[in-house]
Amino acid sequence: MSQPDSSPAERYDAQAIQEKWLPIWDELTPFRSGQPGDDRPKKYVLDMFPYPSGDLHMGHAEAYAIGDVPARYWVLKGFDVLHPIGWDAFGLPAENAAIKRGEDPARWTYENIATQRASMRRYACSFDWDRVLNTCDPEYYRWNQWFFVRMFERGLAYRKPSNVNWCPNCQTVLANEQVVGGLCERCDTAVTKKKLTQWYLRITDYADRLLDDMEQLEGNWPDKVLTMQRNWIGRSTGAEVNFAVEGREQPVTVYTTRPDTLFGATFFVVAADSDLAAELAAGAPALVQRQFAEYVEQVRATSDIDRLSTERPKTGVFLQRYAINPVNDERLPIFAADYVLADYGTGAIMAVPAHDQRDLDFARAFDLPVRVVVDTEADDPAITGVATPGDGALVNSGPLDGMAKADAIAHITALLEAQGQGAAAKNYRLRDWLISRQRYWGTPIPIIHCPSCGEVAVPDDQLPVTLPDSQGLDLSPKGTSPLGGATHWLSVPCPSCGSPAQRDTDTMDTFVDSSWYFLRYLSPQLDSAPFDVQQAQQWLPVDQYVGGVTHAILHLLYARFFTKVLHDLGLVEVQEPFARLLNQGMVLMDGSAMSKSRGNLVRLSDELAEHGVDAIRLTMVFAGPPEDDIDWADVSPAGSAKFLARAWRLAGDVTSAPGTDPANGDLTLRRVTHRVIAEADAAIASSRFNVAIARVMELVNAVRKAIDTGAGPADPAVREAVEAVAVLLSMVAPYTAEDMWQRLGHQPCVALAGFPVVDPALLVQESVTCVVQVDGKLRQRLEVSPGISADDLRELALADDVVQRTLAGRSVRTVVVREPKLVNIVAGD
RNA sequence: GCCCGAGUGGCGGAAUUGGCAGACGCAGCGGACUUAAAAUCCGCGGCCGAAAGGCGUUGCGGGUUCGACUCCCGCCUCGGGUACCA
Repeated sequence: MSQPDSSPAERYDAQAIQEKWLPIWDELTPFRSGQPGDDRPKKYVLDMFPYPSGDLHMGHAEAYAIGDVPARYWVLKGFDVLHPIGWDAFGLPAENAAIKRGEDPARWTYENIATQRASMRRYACSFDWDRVLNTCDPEYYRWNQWFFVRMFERGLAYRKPSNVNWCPNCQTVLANEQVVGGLCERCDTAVTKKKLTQWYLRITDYADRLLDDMEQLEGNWPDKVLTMQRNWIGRSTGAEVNFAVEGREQPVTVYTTRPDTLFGATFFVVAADSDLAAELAAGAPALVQRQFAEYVEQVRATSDIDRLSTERPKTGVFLQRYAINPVNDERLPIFAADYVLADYGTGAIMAVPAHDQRDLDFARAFDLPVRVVVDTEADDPAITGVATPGDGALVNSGPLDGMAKADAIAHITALLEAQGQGAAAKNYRLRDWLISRQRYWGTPIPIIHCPSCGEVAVPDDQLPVTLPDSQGLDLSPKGTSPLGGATHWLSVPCPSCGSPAQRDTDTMDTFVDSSWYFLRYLSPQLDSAPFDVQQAQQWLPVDQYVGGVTHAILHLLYARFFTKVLHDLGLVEVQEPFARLLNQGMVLMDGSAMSKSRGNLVRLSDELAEHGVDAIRLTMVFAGPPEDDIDWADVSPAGSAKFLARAWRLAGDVTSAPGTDPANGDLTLRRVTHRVIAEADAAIASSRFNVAIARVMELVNAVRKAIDTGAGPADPAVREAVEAVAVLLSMVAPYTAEDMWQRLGHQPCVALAGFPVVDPALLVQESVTCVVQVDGKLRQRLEVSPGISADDLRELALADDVVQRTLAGRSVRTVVVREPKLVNIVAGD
């Protein structure tokens, strides 16, 4: 209506505002944290750091827009907020890209970092730019090596030969966690097995703590992530049982979670690819030896993907050897089969086909007996082909007969223990963390191999072991580390005896880098230690961690493990690094993940150029709950820009002076303002950022109305409301908010203006709408005083015309009164 | 197969402890302003009805309750995780 003349200068110009404020903020550095003398209480808000593969993309834009809300929120609430950023800069993609372009991986990486860094600054998150780190800097990875040596000294880092996951494309080994559905996590190539001697970190020593400490995270981490970690660690309890084997001196131990079914064992299986299988086969007749050799060959040739296929028929070879069941001295035929895994438990099992589906499938394939020992009241598995794993009374089980599962387990375990034939035992799915990589662009493993001293750690004062220049090295994947070609770098005297020795040529898994980066941020320049222990005490744990759910197992499990190791080393007090975790969703386009090959790629730089930084950030945060995916086809950055312009214009309409006391302002508007502040506050505190924005939009609508058709632009309540809009908006749209703040007559920075304080008196409504239901159906609304008594409200409702008409003479059976908001009248006949 | 999670208008989504379903926004429609358009501002938005009013409604079927998007039981659909872990 009464729009003021909009001269060109009065038009909202997102790009101009960005250019105007960025240099000013660079100068004012409002987000420096941990300055000496700063006695604000501390908060640590952490975003997962980016991998520098090209420029920032839509996914980054979402993640960092979301992470910035709690960071800026706590600043407004008066906290000294540590909100750092850095680059996860080592790794295969950088190296592969470098090989493709014939470039130095270091140069390629640092150029990408420079690009991302510039984009990140324009994106205007509240980062403390004094704390930036790159994991590929020697000043950083030196401490990876330092930690490795500490673990090596304690036996937590060790080398062992094993059948490892091998990616034929990346030409390197992979940790279990990096094999996804039989495919390489990075390049989707089918993973094969290879026998290699590799470095491991003994994460299995921490399995119980990693599992049990999750209790502390309950409610503060997404349930989904906790469940995934629990499943991954996969603790099970049961017993180990020793079986004598005919013609073998030592008994063979099996692990079972069902020792109660011991009397139901009818055969025995060893993993085909285990040493034990080879040994047992060697003692078998020649024909069996040939069959076995053929079978193992066939198993080896089966790819992991084929092994994963469901309903694969059971295969195996009878070794013509026998194990003796310790509880009843029965002779059990021993088979080699691939459904038993060499590296879980002991690689050998007792097979109880009646009560285990896999054993039953095998028994039916090989025509082996099935003996029921638990009466579950289900049909006979031998006939149905369906094993009965449930509970029930034990039968055919000698001393266990009549007992239920739990009793029988306790009983038989004690019995075996007494006879020295077994013991209670736990097992884990989790394996030790394989960290060797046969690639160039990573942290060199700080070990020197000496012919006489063996594995010798590089002394601390010789760290870091820096990467040799990539010039002249063959970086192409060939199955052994490129570092082996750096002859000058390779040969060193043994630190222990001085004789000629060689460096280890492998580099570390890059997940080592990200396992402790949140600690390095605390003192990124420190060169006498990985981090300042005092600082760690002040800042840890991270109050809010924000990142994608893709890291639910890998990164988060490793970082938790590192934290516990550092705790044991006396370096950190906490046992858990991340107190709260928020998993933001992904940005999709037309229902699927964006990719070049799909042709549905939306370029962040295009979106920013068209709509401005603030509009993109607002769109990301307003689209829905932060953990949900955003389909870019469903949202409207243009709508966001429109809203920002509308909010921005309000600032130009305010005619009262800065500092005007709002006390005498329009009461209706003031009530809206204070309700919005309170509700936005609560919404942000519970990570419902989209709701907080909806409230601010309500306030903007209310102020617009007040200016145009109500209190008018000079009313103090209008200023109060628009200032609240500016401050609240600064959490998602910092440029617009800062410009509004200036137009309102204030000095920068709005980010430090403080969270608007709610006047509780203004939250109390002078009247509330009471809904009156008859038989649960809404029939009338009454305006009543908030303090109305139950009796008064009942009378008022019953006396109402509409209510009486609806009752139409029927009797009133009950009246439920929830003063002051609801009355429900239940009618009789 | 097993383990989680989710189903609300044309769309994204909202709804303290069970208490006005659909906040806020997008798209749409109508109006004001304008010579006109853009921009802006206002309004509408499940169905029937001119209106008053009435009826319906949170994936489906049951249950608990004065009252259920919310709690319980049984299904259906979709999404995610996992994959012979003895």
